[in-house]
Amino acid sequence: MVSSPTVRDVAARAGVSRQTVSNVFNAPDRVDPRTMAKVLTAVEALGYRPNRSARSLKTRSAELIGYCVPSRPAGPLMDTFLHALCNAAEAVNRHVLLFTAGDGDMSAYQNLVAQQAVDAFVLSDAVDDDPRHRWLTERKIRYASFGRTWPAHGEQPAPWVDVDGAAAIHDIVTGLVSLGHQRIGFLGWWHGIGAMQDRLRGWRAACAEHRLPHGDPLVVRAIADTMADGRAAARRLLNLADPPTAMVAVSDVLALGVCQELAGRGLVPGKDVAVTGFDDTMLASVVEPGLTSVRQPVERIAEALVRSLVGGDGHHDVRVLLRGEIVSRASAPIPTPTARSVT
Amino acid sequence: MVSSPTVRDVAARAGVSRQTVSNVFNAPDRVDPRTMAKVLTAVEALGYRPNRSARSLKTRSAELIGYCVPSRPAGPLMDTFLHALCNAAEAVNRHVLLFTAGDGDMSAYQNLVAQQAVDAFVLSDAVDDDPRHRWLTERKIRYASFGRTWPAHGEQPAPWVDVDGAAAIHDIVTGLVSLGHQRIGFLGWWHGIGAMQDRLRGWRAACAEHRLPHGDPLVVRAIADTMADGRAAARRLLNLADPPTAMVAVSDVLALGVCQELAGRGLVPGKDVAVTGFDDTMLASVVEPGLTSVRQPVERIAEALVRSLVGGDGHHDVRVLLRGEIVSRASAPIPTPTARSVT
DNA sequence: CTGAAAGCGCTTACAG
DNA sequence: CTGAAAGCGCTTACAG
Repeated sequence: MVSSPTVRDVAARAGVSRQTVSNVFNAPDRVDPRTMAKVLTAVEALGYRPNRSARSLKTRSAELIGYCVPSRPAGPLMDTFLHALCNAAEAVNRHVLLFTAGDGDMSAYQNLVAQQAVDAFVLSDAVDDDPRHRWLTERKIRYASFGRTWPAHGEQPAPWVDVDGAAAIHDIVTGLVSLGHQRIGFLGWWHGIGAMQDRLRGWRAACAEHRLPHGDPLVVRAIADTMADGRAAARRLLNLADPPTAMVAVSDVLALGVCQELAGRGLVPGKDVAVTGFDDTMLASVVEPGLTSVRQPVERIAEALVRSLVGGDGHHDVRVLLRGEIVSRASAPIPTPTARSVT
Repeated sequence: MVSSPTVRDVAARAGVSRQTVSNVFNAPDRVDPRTMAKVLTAVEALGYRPNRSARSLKTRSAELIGYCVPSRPAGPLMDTFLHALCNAAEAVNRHVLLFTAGDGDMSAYQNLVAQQAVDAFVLSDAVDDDPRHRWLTERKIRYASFGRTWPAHGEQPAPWVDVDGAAAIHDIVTGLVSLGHQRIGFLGWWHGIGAMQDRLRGWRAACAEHRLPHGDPLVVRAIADTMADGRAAARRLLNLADPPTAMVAVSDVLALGVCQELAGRGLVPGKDVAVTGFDDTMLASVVEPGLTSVRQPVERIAEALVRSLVGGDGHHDVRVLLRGEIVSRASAPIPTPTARSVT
């Protein structure tokens, strides 16, 4: 790695001032096309790119977005989300700076801000009443969250981008109804995290709309997000006097537990009992029969997040609710909107 | 976000020169303890941290390590690897800069280097004769690779850190032998990527050592890394005149396919036929019975990678081969080294 | 051990 | 449209 060329070198080679070289990059409209061409030639020949540190120092902008990589189990779509986030950032000439933080410890955020190492943060895996949101909001630090935080009371701090879980589950139920199901169970978690409540609301609303039963017996809850707990929950549903013919689970793992319990009883998912999951993780596609699930539009989420961060001003209370996409597989061959309109 | 304090502010408040403030951070041994205390008090009071851009500009070091997030399916351990990488980087006061790149397109790397936005790169998911390694080596750009690239001919470009797949599979086979197995099959992939060959070598060597059969009929290959292909491969093995009683798969997904085929035949993994996977992905722990697999020591890998990058000099041809850890579950209850020594 | 000074490479009003 | 000049905040030989 030999020392890189600087504006000075480019200017000398192109026979212009350093200011002009800078203009080529930062105010191209202000420079004569012929001069532009000369400079660009020199830039190419030298492989010149403005030094980031110098640029950042002057413009007071790191052009970096901080993202704290979750330590725990890590949402299954983290890798695809990260990829999308990078892409979105690069589209507006930013990059993503990764860091770690102890649970509830904001000192890493604080340091990054004090060092001016990042311009803003992207959050994910929001929990109810998320302390990170409060902390950042109080200090007027720029951020955007993938996922709402559901506060015990008061307003949801913005900006956030989220998937409409209620709508997605509503669509799932409607799809199941179109397949002839009249009794649909719901498998949730015990811990009342907002996203779960949201999905449960969707199930209730849709069942009510279709005049299907949606009372307590049809709602079962798992303690942990494991196959074993999903299986136990499914067992309770199947042991009802009048068991449901379809089960909507709040996660793919839970749904897989359901499939397991069905297999144990000699029942086939998608034939005897319909099953759906959520998040369209690898699990959903790798298993047989494939699991119908809800895919989060990660690319659009990432774009919306980044957009809310780079718009020089204003948009500090963006609230974007995107629709999840139903990925229909054999466990519940729901007609997709496209397929439906074709038919 | 009000304007942050600078060395100037700290110096004024502590009643010292700016040089001294800088020394507190960069050459603490050179400053009188009493002065130190004064400065530190001012630093705390102001929440001062040296501006990264200014520091980088001066020291000519971005203190950032670039990592290109893979676009394709993404190794299942990417999220845990990223977390470990961040941790390791932060331990030596670095951060990870994430970016994307089109397949085989090195322009993103080139730009980052030209901008001096990163000091080095970490690579992962090395393929045979990896063009990235060649590209970086030719330009003398600092990097370290998680995973060897297996060149068609010539030396393996260093530095790399990898898990000894041959040894891990060797251990697995030995464990299976200790469980009484005398006929052990191997499920690989068709595409001869180096890591697979490596594991196959381990199987061959171990079988030979234990005087077990290790001829071609016991080796079957999947076209893709899917459950369906794993299942098909298992079928071929089970249909042999003298079928194996244990099957060593080169991935968890393939192993799960084996389990499926067994279930289809009314056989129970771990009871009737032993099954092992590789990588200890979520699949291995979520399934029932749990899948015995090989866990890569991600933390140690990340540490070794980062260490090879920050050592101011020298270590440009680090080659670190770490041992994978066998995670024993019901599909093949292999005694672990610890358990063995306890017994 | 401390201080005054130079300079890293860039951008940006400000004159011409 | 172009050029000379200042300055972003830091670090680092260099004197004292």
